[in-house]
Amino acid sequence: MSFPNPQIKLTVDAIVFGYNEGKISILLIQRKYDPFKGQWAIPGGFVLENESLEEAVARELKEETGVSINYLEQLYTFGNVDRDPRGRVVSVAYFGLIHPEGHTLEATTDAEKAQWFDMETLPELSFDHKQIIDVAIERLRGKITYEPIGFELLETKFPFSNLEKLYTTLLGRPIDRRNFRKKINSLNILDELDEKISQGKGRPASLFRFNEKRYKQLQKEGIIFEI
Amino acid sequence: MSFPNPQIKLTVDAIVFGYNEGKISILLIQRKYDPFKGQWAIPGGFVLENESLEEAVARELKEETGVSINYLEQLYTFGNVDRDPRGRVVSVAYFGLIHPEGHTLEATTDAEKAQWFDMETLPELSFDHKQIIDVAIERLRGKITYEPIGFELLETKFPFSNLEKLYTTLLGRPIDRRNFRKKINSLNILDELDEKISQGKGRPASLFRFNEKRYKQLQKEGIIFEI
DNA sequence: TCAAAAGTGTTCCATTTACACCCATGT
DNA sequence: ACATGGGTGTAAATGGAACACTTTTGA
Repeated sequence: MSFPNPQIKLTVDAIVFGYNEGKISILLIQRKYDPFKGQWAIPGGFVLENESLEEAVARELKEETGVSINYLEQLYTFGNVDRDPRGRVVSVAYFGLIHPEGHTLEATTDAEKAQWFDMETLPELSFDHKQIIDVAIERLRGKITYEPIGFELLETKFPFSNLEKLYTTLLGRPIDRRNFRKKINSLNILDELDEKISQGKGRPASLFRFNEKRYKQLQKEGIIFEI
Repeated sequence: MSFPNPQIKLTVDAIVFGYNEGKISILLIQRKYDPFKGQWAIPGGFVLENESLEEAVARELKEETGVSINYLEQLYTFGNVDRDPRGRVVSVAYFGLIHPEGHTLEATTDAEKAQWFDMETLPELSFDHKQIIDVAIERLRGKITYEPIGFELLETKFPFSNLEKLYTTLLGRPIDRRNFRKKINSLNILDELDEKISQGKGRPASLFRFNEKRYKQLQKEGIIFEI
């Protein structure tokens, strides 16, 4: 068989989740060019010949939104024949988690604008991006129950109640405060700081910091988190 | 941005696991053409412009080994810049499970030959196929603990002990016969037949059949298997 | 009659769940 | 002083793990 040259193009897309005040949001860009000019889409673009998929997706995300993420996890590859009106385009989707306050969105040359959207009220999306996001949400929901990824969505210092609220939001159900605390404490992945924060009324809360070293050690030992 | 034409090619690869007499095996082909002519490789090939990824992988598998599988699950997409000496080739890997007795391997035009290899003693492999297989094995091991996929690896009728042996093999550790039986029975996914089979010496064993309808129902209800 | 594989229940332990009151602060 | 959110322990129930003997056949 000879080396073929089918007109199949390869893109990467980055589904980036953020969390703020009890809401999960997704980072979208407004398309500057046709097709779907002016519509919202997942940041992403064509893979260059001399870069890996991971490099491509980080580059595109940075170019289109100004956001840098060191770790994006591969989600799924979408390859339906007619998913792009320009021709045959296969897209490798990645997903990542950040806390939006730590990242400023930048107007860029590649996209009209970049903006966070509440997961519950997304605008109409280009291509098959709605489907891609659905897959990403499913994965996020699945993941949070066996990996304490929630921390990537919070600021570096946070009161325990923020973690709890994040989990109730992601799981879509209430969780028992005492049991949740017991479980998290038993993992020793939180360091309690000597700082307190007062959130409006009520007793001030201790601040915690995620102990990444301890977390990586647990991962190595194959210890499984379960909510 | 214009529609680019980078010289990136797209392939699909099929990692197919089989199980026979206490051994997990993987289906490989011997390459007929350069690069890696004469070496063993995972079946796969270039995606055509008018077929989906799933169609492509099923077609390539059929062409190169004679094996038809209706369900192949997407595993991971491998896109390192230098994974193929011919140039930039990105591969979407899929994996599937069959019972080898139900499928005859066919000599084909695309491959020198197709053959099952014991998972423990694989030959030297082309490209980054060793890495791909490692990822597939990891996924298989993970999957078996929360989904009763084992059934796809067995014949349609089988004694309970075969299922048990399969699990001990995949998990790499002994499991308690009574507890295992209790768990499987509690799921009601096995139908006991009015047939018995005598395997050499010893008391003959009842034959079971996997109740696919019941299994799909459980999946829908979100019930999680756990070994 | 012996060797080999199939089949079967109970007890113990660990983990998870359910559940309610006091504490510290702002208004 | 009251409203608001933070913080804590114990008891019951559930599910998982450990464990050994009887049954049926072939040799």
